[in-house]
Amino acid sequence: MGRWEPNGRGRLAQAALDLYVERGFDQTTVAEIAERAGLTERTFFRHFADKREVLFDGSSLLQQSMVDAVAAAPASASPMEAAAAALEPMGELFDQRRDFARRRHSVISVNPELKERELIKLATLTEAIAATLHERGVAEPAASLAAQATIGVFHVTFQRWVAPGETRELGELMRESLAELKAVVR
Amino acid sequence: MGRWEPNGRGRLAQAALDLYVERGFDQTTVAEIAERAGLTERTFFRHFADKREVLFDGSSLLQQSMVDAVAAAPASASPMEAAAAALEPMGELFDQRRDFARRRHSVISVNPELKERELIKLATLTEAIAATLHERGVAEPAASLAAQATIGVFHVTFQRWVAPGETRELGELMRESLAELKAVVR
DNA sequence: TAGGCGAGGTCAGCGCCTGACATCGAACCC
DNA sequence: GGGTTCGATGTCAGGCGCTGACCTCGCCTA
Repeated sequence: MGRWEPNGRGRLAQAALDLYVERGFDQTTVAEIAERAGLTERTFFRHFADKREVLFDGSSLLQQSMVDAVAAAPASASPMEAAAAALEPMGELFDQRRDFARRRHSVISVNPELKERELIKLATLTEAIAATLHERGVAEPAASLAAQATIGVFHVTFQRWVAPGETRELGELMRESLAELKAVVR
Repeated sequence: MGRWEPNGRGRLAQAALDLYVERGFDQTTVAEIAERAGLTERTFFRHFADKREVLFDGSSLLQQSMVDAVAAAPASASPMEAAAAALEPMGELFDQRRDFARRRHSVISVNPELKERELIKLATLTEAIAATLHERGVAEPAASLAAQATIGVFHVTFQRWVAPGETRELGELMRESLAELKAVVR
């Protein structure tokens, strides 16, 4: 058999990213995305909640991987150590897709609406980690604060990782930022 | 002269909040807001960028007050101390408007789109504080991390302050959360 | 082979938001 | 006073995002 044939959802996501990169998010209509994918506008909205969501398809996978890591941290770990365990699988998850991440980032970073969506994804991540810390017996507000600090590190570090010219791997950058945070907060 | 007559902008903001509380954000159309304010839909959009923005009219004032506080921190303050100075004027700014804040919060907290907008306001705040820290000679990533931690504390604490039953003042809660953060990170 | 089911198409319509142009009253200038 | 400018608002037309309701078609399975 030949090359893999992407399904409707995959074609839509691909077409959307391509068009957003080519001519900008605002200058792209959903009808155009659907047309390039060989489908109709209505079908786009059956797969994605809105025009922005198509750029955030991987977020549930990311969340699952973070939550699993926190849950799997040794029982002896402090709340902050457990939360920070979420950062360990990040290299695994992202290092192979750096150019995809960069294309995606180039679209999001110039559009306030897309930044909003990104931020709420990060907030959801934060809540998920806080909830996992609760299950480990961590009380409030320690759980929320540790989760917040962890996702703060993730966000800042991800930005550095997609920046042009940066070649270090994500895991290394994560460990570096985390050390910085500990040094700064006192 | 009689009671103060609110201008168009003020009437629109008031009508919007009232309607959002009465029947929910999604169930309110901009045309209805305008009608209650005695104006037209077009005029609403001349005053506010979109249907959500009307709930965030005070954000530039908040940002200014935080930035000023950071800039005014003593030169001897550490980066985190300087950033955390942004939290001190919060009681001044909010304690007199707690019921307004609660009404507003009751609308935002049940609507993802509105949470998105709130989050980007917080992110803008974070950047403004980081920039102010830069002017104080703080380098990256320390400035971003300190700003992030500070706004994280602000957000978590504000949520507690508007929670039903909470009677303590904002300043007190802020100091408490900040102490927690220091204890938790490390 | 009939029926279920999942992916997709078609159509109609609401509501958000914008550009272009018109109106009107207050302030300002001569 | 009369003209002028200017800011706030109204009117109109229209694009686009998004949704509900209903239909088609191919595939799987009892």
